[in-house]
Amino acid sequence: MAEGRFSWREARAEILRRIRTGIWPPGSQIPYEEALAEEFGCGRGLVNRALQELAAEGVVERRRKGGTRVTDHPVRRPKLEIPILRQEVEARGGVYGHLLLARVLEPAPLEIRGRLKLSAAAELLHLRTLHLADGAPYAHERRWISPAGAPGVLEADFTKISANEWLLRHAPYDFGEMSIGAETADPEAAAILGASPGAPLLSVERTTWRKGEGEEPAPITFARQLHPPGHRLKAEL
Amino acid sequence: MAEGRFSWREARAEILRRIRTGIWPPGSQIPYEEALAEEFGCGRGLVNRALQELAAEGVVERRRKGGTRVTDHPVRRPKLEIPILRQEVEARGGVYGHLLLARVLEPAPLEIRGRLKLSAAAELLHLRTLHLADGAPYAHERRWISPAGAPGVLEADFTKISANEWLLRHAPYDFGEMSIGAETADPEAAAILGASPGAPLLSVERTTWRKGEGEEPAPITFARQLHPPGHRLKAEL
DNA sequence: GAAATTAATATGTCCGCACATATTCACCGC
DNA sequence: GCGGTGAATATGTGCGGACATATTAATTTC
Repeated sequence: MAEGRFSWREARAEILRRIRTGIWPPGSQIPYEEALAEEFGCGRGLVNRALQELAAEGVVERRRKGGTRVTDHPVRRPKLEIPILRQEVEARGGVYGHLLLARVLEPAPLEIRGRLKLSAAAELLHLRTLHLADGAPYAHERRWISPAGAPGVLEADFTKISANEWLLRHAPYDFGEMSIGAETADPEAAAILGASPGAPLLSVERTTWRKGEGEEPAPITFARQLHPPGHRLKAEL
Repeated sequence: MAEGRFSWREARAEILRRIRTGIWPPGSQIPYEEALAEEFGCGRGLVNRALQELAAEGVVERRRKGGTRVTDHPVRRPKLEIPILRQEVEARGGVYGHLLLARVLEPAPLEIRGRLKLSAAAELLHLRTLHLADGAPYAHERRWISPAGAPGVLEADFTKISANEWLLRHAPYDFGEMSIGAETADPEAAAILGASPGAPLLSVERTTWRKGEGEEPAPITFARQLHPPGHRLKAEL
């Protein structure tokens, strides 16, 4: 051992190493911040910072009085690289474009009400959009937007700006979830995407909410994007 | 304004709010740490911490001398919730199990050499595993492991411990990448997973490397997991 | 013995200061 | 002009101390 002056990054790396090599196995408790600080030859603040980062990543769990222990499955959670379509396209050097295929105000279908956790039936703005990369189909999107969660959405012109980007600017979300799966192309989606019916499509669903002032969260939007065959999402581990 | 004593979380939230509501539009420069600290009524350390987190999330970019500016696409990158199969199954209250279907030592196929960025042809351990949840097929995995990157792998008994968990303990990775897509079930995969041929399967590929001491990174493993129809990955936004 | 109170303790947060480091910008000599 | 040099400056990192907060353990009280 005999370390000399760890930086907080080095401290984090060393702690992670000890966890991954089994020196501190899953479920075990690890030394207190002060003890580690002394061993690493640095202040408690640095160890605290290192441990807090690892806790945020899900590698360790911390509780006041009771110390820090290794998670049952100490693995860092992968981060998806590009969550926004336009960015995704432009990162590949393509030209992004979008076509508004349909726009209707309609009562929320039962499935969508469930996704948005809407208690009462309400009118939602339903959009169908085709996203393009260099003019070629990139994703077919069906989106439902709650006018209550996104004030002004009924006046927006989604032929000019994509719903995604409009919402980003005018109805920022506080939290949300994303779900990824594989689906079969129905005839309509296949035609729009230029795929053969029955082809496997990557399906990406996003739901977002806004956490009001003290009230309970208000749903903003639910969107399902279908990508043509061959499309892959990337994440770093 | 007239704020009173921000915590660093509040500072981060306030900065994020200003970015998302367009007060600080994409590409623009935001005030210096000291100015913000004064406005928020807290020390520079807290503002620094808030901004560093936002920088890590990709919302802002920071450079010494030259300040902090909002990213072109200030969006937080989603984090996948459950990256490990056993954890995934057990989180749903299921019982995890696995079956080793095949184990051969063979020269690296060309495609796999590409994934692992292997320059020369080398013998890799090729495994085929069926992962089970409550006895039902949960994922079909094909994995290639480099004995050079994972010493001792040839002696491991993968009927007892899954390759995933063995690698986690004995050949920890430093970095890696993950790729998600949709594929059609070939007859073999369909039979193993109990799906009909041609059904859409979610495909999850992982590649990991270890960054040696000064040398260049050594590939550890490449794995492709195919999930039965209906399976979805979840992430939080 | 059970319940309530109190003490002990590990982490969470914060400040003020100091110095390191990278980058930019103005200045200078030619 | 032009290239090089050095000062200015914003962020990066770190210390040591202080107090807050949550949780556990010990102690007292009924």
